[in-house]
Amino acid sequence: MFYITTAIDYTNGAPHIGHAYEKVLADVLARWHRMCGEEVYLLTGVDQHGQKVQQKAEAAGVSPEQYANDVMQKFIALWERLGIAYDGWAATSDPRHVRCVQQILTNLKDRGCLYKKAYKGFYSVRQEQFLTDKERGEDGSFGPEWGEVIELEEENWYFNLSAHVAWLREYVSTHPEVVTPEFRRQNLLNAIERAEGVDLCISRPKERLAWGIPLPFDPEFVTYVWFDALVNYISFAGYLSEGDASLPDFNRLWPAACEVIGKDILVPAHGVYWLCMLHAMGFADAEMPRLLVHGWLNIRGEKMSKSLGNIVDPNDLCDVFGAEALRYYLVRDTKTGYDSDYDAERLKMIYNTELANDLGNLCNRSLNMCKSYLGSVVSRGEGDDALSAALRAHLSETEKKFATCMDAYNTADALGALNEHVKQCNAYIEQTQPFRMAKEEGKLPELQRVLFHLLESCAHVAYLLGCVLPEASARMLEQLQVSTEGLTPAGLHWGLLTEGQAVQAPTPVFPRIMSEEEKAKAAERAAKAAAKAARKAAQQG
RNA sequence: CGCGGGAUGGAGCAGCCAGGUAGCUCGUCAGGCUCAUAACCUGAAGGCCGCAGGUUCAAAUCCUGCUCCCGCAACCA
Repeated sequence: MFYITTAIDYTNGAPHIGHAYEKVLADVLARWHRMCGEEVYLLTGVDQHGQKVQQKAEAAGVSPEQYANDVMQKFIALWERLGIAYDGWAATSDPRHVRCVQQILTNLKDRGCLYKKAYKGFYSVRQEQFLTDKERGEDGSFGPEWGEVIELEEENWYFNLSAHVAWLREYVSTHPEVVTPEFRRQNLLNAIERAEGVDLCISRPKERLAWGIPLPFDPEFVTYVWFDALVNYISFAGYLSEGDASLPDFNRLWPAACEVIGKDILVPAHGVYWLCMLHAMGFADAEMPRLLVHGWLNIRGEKMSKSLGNIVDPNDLCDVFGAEALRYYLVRDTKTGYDSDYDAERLKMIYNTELANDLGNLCNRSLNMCKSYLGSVVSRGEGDDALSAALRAHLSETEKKFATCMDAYNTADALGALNEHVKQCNAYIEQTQPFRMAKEEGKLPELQRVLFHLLESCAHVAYLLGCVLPEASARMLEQLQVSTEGLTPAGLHWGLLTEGQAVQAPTPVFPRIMSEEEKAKAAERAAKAAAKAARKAAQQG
């Protein structure tokens, strides 16, 4: 079982390209493991509770439920559009989740992991939060942005986080697999050193925050973020569900093979709080989830932020380039774990070169030659030659590399390997020149062999590409008339196409995207080439 | 001394861990091809690998120091 989760998105605003990246990455990995024949469960969802949602709802004049659900629909619509094939939907206002959270809190309280304590400090009435020394200005006072600041004493419930930190340090130090990539684990180890001696506030008084899960043992309080949001990974996996048929069997899913999160919520939320929470609940070391930490998408070198007004809406990109082009770009141009730079020009460039010019054109020209020269009937032909043997060997290496990279979450290099093979195929056409064979006598077996190599390569590439571009992959395989049902990457073999089978006439799967300006430039170049050809012909004639 | 990431031909990146002719994509220029989505193939130009030292027969790569960008530390994937 490959249980993979994503962070659940906070429903206080519309999804942006960063949200999209994380879900696409998780979906691609999930599809890859499904292809490999593993049972996969992909969980994603939304975090609905909390003060921001409550405030936004008040401002909009609707209930928090209403507001959170409205925003949730935007996420659902986007995932639908991007082809995110999730198996479970984690919405934190779901009664099944609420019940699980309350059961966990009850258990922890019974085990003495929770306690109530008064905290006294400076409180901003306007911002509804306690202020620390960090909020103080140069002169030591709180700035006007905080409005009225009063001294307030407030009781809250705390989780004895500090009791688990020693275990956490030991666990993370001795289990390198807990966080990928490795340098993020180093971040976490650093953070753990600083985390000592502080417990975690897990509640808010109801008068301050009503939109949350009430503490079962103290109804004047609601759960504050951690024991609500983080618990989704187990509540929706069926933890403590006592046979609720609408939820999965927890024992089969847990522990999560891969929890995909952003670098900002590794420390302290997932790396410290979440692991310690699980430890407190009684989960053993072998039952800890593994975290895959991705970086951020910056926008042309700048951080994406509302204040800069450079937020990119994935829907706009789908409108212009299509959902699959966006999917390809996101996992092709991002080195998993690191930040990357979003640039619409690069999206277009990668789409046009790798998908339209290289792969799309390869399929198209191969199918077209098959149609024109062989009546769209595929045959292996006879004999063999060095170039063909080399192409087969290259394909075999490509498939191995693709699998190795995907297993290591390295989507960029996996796709790079496929593209490399496509380039090999295009070079193979130049070297073998099937279009010339078609005009010569007695070259039929050779021609068949070459076209078979090309179409077979297309089929293999299209199949593997299915985890990133499910629709385009299906369309290519349809044109090739190849069924991949029951096939796994490990079971890939030469001969997806069968002797004597027919293929369809080609239809471009990845139409080139060009602006008027680019079309004009290309026309100019074509005219230049034509003029040169004419000049040459004149010289010869 | 807060933590971390980065600085490589016009642009974006890989290489660094396990030193040894500096690689990829895009762009530019030239040539070739004509099956194809004004696509494809080949070749060329273009870099003192941020700066300064050190180790070494040999440093983009290891060590030391420095400069400059960026992110986190302050709910934003």
